Amino acid sequence: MTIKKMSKGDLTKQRILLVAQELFYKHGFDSTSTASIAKKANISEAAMYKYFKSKSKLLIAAVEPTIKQSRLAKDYEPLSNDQLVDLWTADLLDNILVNRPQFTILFTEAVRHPEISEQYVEQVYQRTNGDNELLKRMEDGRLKKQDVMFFQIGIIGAILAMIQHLHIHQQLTTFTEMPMAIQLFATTAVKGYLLA
Amino acid sequence: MTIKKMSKGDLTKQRILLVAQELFYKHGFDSTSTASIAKKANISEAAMYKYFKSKSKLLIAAVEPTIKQSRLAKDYEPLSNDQLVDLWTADLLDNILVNRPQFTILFTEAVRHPEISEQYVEQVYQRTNGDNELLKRMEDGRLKKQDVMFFQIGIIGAILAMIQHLHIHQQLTTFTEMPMAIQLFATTAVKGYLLA
DNA sequence: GTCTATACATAGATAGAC
DNA sequence: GTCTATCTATGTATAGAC
Repeated sequence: MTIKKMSKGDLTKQRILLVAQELFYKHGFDSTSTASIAKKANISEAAMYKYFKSKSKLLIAAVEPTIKQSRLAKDYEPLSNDQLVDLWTADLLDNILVNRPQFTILFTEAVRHPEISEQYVEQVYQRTNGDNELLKRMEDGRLKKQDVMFFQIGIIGAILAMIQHLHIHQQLTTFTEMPMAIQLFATTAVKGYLLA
Repeated sequence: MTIKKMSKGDLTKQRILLVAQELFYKHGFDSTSTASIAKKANISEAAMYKYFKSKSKLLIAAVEPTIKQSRLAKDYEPLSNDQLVDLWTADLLDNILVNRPQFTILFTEAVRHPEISEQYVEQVYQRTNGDNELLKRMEDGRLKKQDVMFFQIGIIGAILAMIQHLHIHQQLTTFTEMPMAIQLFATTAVKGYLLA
């Protein structure tokens, strides 16, 4: 894995992007002014517009997923249904955790800003190996047929809502692991839906 | 049930409120201008401000739930666990369906507009008879103990996300019944969490 | 109760110098 | 690559007449 050396411009661009993502995530797209982004990124608005031609382009860039493919190598085939579902859930939770800002922005802005609904679809319908193994087993009858992708939307929505709830009630600002209660919700709900 | 005759002013106020709720629901609070509300309600902005002192007051009024207590009379005690959970789910879905605009606004704006987080809490933590019966059975061991209220947040979040998804993909604008797929999600997820 | 006109602030975006 | 200064539109909210 080689990391390309970044030019000064690249670094600045990335800095702007991270700030924008954070503010869109925290305050929403419409309530975030380009001025506030520029200020927090220590750059003038004019300079910022050299990097991103419009606020909308900034939004599009901010929902680009942080890819995490460490799970891609796994072999799901030999697993039992139960194990598969467990692992699938863990993967999903992991994915949500890593891309939480992006998911949150996508889910709250996609209806109002069609520019990103394409990203929304991509992000949601992108199939992992776990998804494929689930679908295969539904085909051959080892698992009952369900709409996995639609279901995933529900789970993601549930998790984002619960995270937000924790923020409102407990002044939580960040966490790097999924709270237990959320994991419990996800695993039991998933099992109820996919198994039994 | 007597319906009080409304004065002209009351009617106007209600008209403004309904328009505001619709626009907040569709476009979000921040993207909805007071001008657009006034225009759609066929009134001048100045007149509108006689009814609601600020845009924020309008938001607070717009998330007030449409109460639906037809279910309150029911007796949950004689039901089996299975029946209780089924009915509880049906009640919840019903509640979400009736108060969908309010829930949507609450869930998307509560973090950013603390004025309404009180409403959010009230709406979410208000216990129904079904909730109480569930909690009672968890106390006496007939059901396993779970965090019902937190779970409810998850379910509501899931349902709102799925509805939104249908809007994005199918140009849906309104519906008066929950789509089957959503009902299936809710019932199986709930059973997975509360039973078994 | 309703209007027109307007105040005042801030938004997104650009011009042009360094 | 970065800045200051500025344009233009729009936002929330109010004054005051009818």
